[in-house]
Amino acid sequence: MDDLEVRELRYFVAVAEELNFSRAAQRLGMAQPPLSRAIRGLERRLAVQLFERNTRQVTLTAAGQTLLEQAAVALDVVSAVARRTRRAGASTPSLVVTAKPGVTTGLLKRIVDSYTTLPATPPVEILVSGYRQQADMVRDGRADLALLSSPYDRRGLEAEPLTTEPRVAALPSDHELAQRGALRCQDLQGLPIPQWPESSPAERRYWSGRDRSWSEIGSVTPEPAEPVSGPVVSDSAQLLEVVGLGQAVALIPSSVARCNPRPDIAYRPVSDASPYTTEIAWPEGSRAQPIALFVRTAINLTADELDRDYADVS
Amino acid sequence: MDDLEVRELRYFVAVAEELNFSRAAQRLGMAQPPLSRAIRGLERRLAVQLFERNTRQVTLTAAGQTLLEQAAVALDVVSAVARRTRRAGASTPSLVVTAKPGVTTGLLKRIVDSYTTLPATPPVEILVSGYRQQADMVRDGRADLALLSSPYDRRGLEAEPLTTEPRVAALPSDHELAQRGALRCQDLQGLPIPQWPESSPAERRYWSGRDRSWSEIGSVTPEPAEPVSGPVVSDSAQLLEVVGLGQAVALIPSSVARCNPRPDIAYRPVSDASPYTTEIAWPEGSRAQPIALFVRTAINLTADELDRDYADVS
DNA sequence: TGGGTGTTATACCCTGGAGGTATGGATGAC
DNA sequence: GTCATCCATACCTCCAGGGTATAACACCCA
Repeated sequence: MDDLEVRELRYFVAVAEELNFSRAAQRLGMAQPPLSRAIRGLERRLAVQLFERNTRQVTLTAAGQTLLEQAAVALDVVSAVARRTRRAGASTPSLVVTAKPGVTTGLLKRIVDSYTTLPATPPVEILVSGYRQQADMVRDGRADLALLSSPYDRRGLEAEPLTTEPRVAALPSDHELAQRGALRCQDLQGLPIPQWPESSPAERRYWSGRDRSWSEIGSVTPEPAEPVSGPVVSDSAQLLEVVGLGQAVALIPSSVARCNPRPDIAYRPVSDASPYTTEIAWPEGSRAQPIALFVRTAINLTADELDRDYADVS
Repeated sequence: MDDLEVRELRYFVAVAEELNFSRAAQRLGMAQPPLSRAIRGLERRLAVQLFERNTRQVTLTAAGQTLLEQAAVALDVVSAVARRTRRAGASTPSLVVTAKPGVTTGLLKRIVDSYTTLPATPPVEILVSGYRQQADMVRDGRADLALLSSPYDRRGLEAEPLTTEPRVAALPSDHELAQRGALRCQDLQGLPIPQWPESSPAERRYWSGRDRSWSEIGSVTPEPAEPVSGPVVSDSAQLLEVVGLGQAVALIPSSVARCNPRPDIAYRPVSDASPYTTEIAWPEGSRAQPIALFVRTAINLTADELDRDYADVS
């Protein structure tokens, strides 16, 4: 019927988070009575009770809880839309591509070079971003495209895989497992794994080799066998250093191993580890021509490598 | 800064689609001058020109095109939020699960049976939906969960795989390929393939066995080697009939083949066909407890089968 | 039990802005 | 040049969103 308004959603979220109309009003920079009225109007229009309230306490109903999580999504979408539009209308519109430093930068450079030779393409701005912020930057409209490696939070994004390579175990050379030719994920269980800052459970599972068939949403109980958490690292150089010192073992993409031969580290294939995949991601629903063209360029450029690596994996 | 309002987005979309303020105003049930003013206000607030307009014609700027596609996404999200909230606040809230008739119904029944025995679960409403409407129903808030098979439009959804099974070729028994033991996708090229109504390019590639490494967004040029389009079918019974009559060949999940032995059809493995996967999907960002519990139940119930089928495939 | 306090709801007012009408002014068709 | 079309401007109206004051209610504590 008649739509919700963004203002109403903002009001609702404030009240739902504070669970207190007065404080929420303060946070919104307005008086309490109009806020109460706005919420009442929202409830009447949705024909749904959002709060259970008496004069002493406010609680969310089931419908209110639904609206709270959903409104957050909607508000994020709307503000991302605004940012994208603003960027698209800038005096010198550019295509902003974000990637982490390291593995992807070489690949990214080749894609950009190939893209900019095409006719009528906007200038490309490369935004180097830290710890897996790539997805966030595309989600909230600061970037148009991201080169990132799975697993990552796919919400609000669409993506295509670009490159796939097997992962290998990086072990201290004097580690007992370094004696063996090939390993399985299970061999690594219980060993300390380097931790990335602010990593999600899904990421920890991936980097510890326990990511086959595990769900994010379903895990109401904490999953068993949390891996031993090793030292926190923030880039691959630091990671290798930690491994070399014997403080951890790690599952790393084979290209990183190839490019970093070290006497203190042994690399061993892990037959059942899920591969390392680099993807290109863009905002959900975006079919803008410069973005589509960049994606196509990236896919064309990596198609043959992808096939070759598929062969490696299987 | 200050957010966009839903009303403004609706106004903008109307004008952008009509490219005519008067007609757009008419469509919106309002007069033209306030609409012009609203758009001006929007442009000023975004500090972006959305339309190139003289008194005779209106055209979208690049920023306007961006906003048009993005606003459509945002409006869909907002109205889906409203519907979900309304449903969550219904007098007898139920969990609405949608699936297509056929393969999934047996699986769905087992999941529902297992779910309803759990304590404090809402009643489950099963919504049988037609041609791949499952994703749409979850996207727009009419359903909480969907059992569906990839490929499908993942926008606005999160999903987990449940079951995987290899696909086999269904051939008329007297077809020359039926003489051979095993096939490859390439053997099927050029043969007529049954078409589902309103199928997307990605779906057509999947069902014709050409879905490895092809992008939706990047295909600015029509992809080569469009498969010969066969008769239009709307369910698997019809599909088998068409194959039996020699009008087409099809790539179908092995379970369908197992359950439908027919003298007029030969089933042959296709070694490089991507597998048939059934997934469970829920609205992006939803972590509501009944939904999460259902997903977990589904995953637990299919975990062993999944593992077994993984072994089959590799 | 009665006052104090924090909190929401009600009553009432006020103002800004959304929307309407009338009309101007530009542009292309003929 | 004239006419039709369509966006912009000017000006008016009115209501909804917001403010202030205060009542009503629930809980705490003496």
